[in-house]
Amino acid sequence: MTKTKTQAAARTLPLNTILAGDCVEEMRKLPEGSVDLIFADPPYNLQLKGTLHRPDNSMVDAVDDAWDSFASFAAYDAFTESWLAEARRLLKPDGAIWVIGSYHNIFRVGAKMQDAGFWILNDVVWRKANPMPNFRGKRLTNAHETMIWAGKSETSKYTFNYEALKALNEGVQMRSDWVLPICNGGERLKDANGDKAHPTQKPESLLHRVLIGTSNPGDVVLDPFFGTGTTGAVAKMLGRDFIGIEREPSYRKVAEARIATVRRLEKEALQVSTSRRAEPRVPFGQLVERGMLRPGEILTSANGKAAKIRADGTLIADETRGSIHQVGAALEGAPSCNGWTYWHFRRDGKPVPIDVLRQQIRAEMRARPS
Amino acid sequence: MTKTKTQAAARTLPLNTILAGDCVEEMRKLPEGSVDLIFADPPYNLQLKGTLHRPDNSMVDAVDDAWDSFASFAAYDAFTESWLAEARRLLKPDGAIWVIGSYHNIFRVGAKMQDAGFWILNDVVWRKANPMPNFRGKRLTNAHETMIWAGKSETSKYTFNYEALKALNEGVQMRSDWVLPICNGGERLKDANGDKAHPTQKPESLLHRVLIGTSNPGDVVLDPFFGTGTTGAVAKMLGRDFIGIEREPSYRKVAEARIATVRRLEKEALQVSTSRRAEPRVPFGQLVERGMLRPGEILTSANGKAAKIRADGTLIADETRGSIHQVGAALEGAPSCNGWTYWHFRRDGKPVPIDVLRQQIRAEMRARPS
DNA sequence: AGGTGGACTGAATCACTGG
DNA sequence: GCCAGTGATTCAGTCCACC
Repeated sequence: MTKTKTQAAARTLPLNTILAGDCVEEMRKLPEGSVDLIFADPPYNLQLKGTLHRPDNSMVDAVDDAWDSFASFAAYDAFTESWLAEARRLLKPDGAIWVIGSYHNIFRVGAKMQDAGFWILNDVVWRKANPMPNFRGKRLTNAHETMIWAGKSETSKYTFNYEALKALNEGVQMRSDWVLPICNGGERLKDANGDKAHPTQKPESLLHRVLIGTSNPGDVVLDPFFGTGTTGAVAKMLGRDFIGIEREPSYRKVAEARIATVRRLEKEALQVSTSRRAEPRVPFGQLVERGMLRPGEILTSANGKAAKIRADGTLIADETRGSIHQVGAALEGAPSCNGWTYWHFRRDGKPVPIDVLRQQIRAEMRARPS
Repeated sequence: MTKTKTQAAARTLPLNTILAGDCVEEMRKLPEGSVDLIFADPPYNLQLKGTLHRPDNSMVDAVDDAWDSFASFAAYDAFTESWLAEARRLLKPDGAIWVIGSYHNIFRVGAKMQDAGFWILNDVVWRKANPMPNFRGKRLTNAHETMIWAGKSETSKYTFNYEALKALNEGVQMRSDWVLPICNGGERLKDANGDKAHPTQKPESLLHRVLIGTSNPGDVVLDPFFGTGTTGAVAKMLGRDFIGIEREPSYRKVAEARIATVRRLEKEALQVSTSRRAEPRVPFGQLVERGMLRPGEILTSANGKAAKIRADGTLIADETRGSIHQVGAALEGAPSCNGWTYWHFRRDGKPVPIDVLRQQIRAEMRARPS
């Protein structure tokens, strides 16, 4: 996939619209490698209605006259294979997918995802704060649903906004279990009769976390089982582009109206915390070249090790010489060492991490981008 | 299966012993329809690649045992099919099975269970109170494992002690997500060198809940992947009979010694490990995810400072960005600041502390406790 | 005895760039 | 594609040494 090809594909994408029709057929019309993220909430009733397609687009003759669980599972598997194959084709090489389901279907779907070449990154449990109780007292309260997050392939460089999710979780790493309330109250869409417009409307909080954590503003997000458009509504709010596919006219109608009322957030609200990894690289030698540190100067570590700076930006200590990282690692007998935080220089008689100097340079770069 | 036949089978069962050998071969020797409950903790097929270091450069002790290594998904599937088939043969018609796994294997196992005719009753999430963090910040903390609870068939009249589980849960219906600590401390078995005797020992609290909830005293409980015998230890304590199967002599030895020290409980029952009850932590980000506050909205302080909410639950004001506490502290030039009482949003034209919203969420949590 | 601080650990599919 | 170099990254809990 060349850049040109990708851009050409993007121009032809039906962004921010809801495609009417069967998701497999509609996905087949879209160009390969054009989507950043997919969120899929496939049906999981095993009494399947309508036609199902295998990956080769042949029809599956679903058995519904006699209850035959094997035939029913086979039909569901064929359906799963076919939509997963199209979904994977549409993803960019570094794209990723989320699929949500319950114990009725998620195991079959997860196995098919692995078979299709998706690389599972996490399974995430949506723990419902207010689930429906089990009235008959014959089982446990079914209080969660399972989401699978997977990269297109094992080598995909998927998007993961680690710091943003950490910020959402009070400064502690986000876990694989998410406690969020189900969708009810004013958020729950109603039809003209006042009945719920869709049986399994997902809460916007769930999509908020998914999109903040695993996509960036401007990304293309596809939802092949669009329903009443939670994915589209949250995507629009968060400055992502969406493509929805939905077969039922009544759902499409509700979704259109819903999304029309959503306002895109302004740019500033969309920016999220980023990790240091995304900052530009600054070679240590630049500190020497700029005169912030002088050749011959001594750097020290917190535990009393010392090394001398050489004119080419390498260090020398005892018998060891090399980069700030290499010398630090050697002195500590460690496999690796972040020299930026390990080494200190003296300012006003106190040891200061050399990382402070790197931060100075980065601040200058932000003020006067080269 | 007649009653006479069942009783005859029971007489020949190797109760409360550990069978040495491959689980499929050993199960073949046992009579069909003779077991009430199976708990299975099969290899997860983790597929780990290189070594992993913590940020402090210490090495993570990975599961690299030969028994967890499979050539391919197909090989793992074949293994799964074969042990599931024997397990199902051994179950009484009203018997049930528990299988535990992680995202690496549980989807494949669950699908094979359905294919074999097992009827899934619940999937249960073991939410680890103290999981290992994600050290590289590349994924979510893998903080849970999944258990599948299934009847031998759709018509099985499985055992479910509804009231006992409700009692274990402070009078509220037991849910499908269980918060329990991992097995460490004194419960974690060590070998002669002081190293862990088994890489994946399960906590007794987990088996306690499983056996209390889905078996009765006197039942026969089979564990085909016995390991160091957590199932046997808890079964003995709770007055169930167990059959263990384990291939590794070292694990069998540890398990024998362990179970020998267990005393059957008389009546002083049920010491379930309970997690500490503190006021639940509510991340500020959750107010944003739930739509109680919107990204882009302005928060104000009593003394006229202002900040804007970002989509990841951080604030931005002038040049400062960070958590509600960090930004508050920065604006005040203070070492710390309680953002919950410092920041206000507007409701009916009046400033209201955001802590009010946190109280709302906590009230909901109290009304529907975990 | 009681409290404190540091070391250690747990089923983990855990990086990316430039030459 | 491979290799070498840089440098980013952790939470809850237990245990032990030491005041």
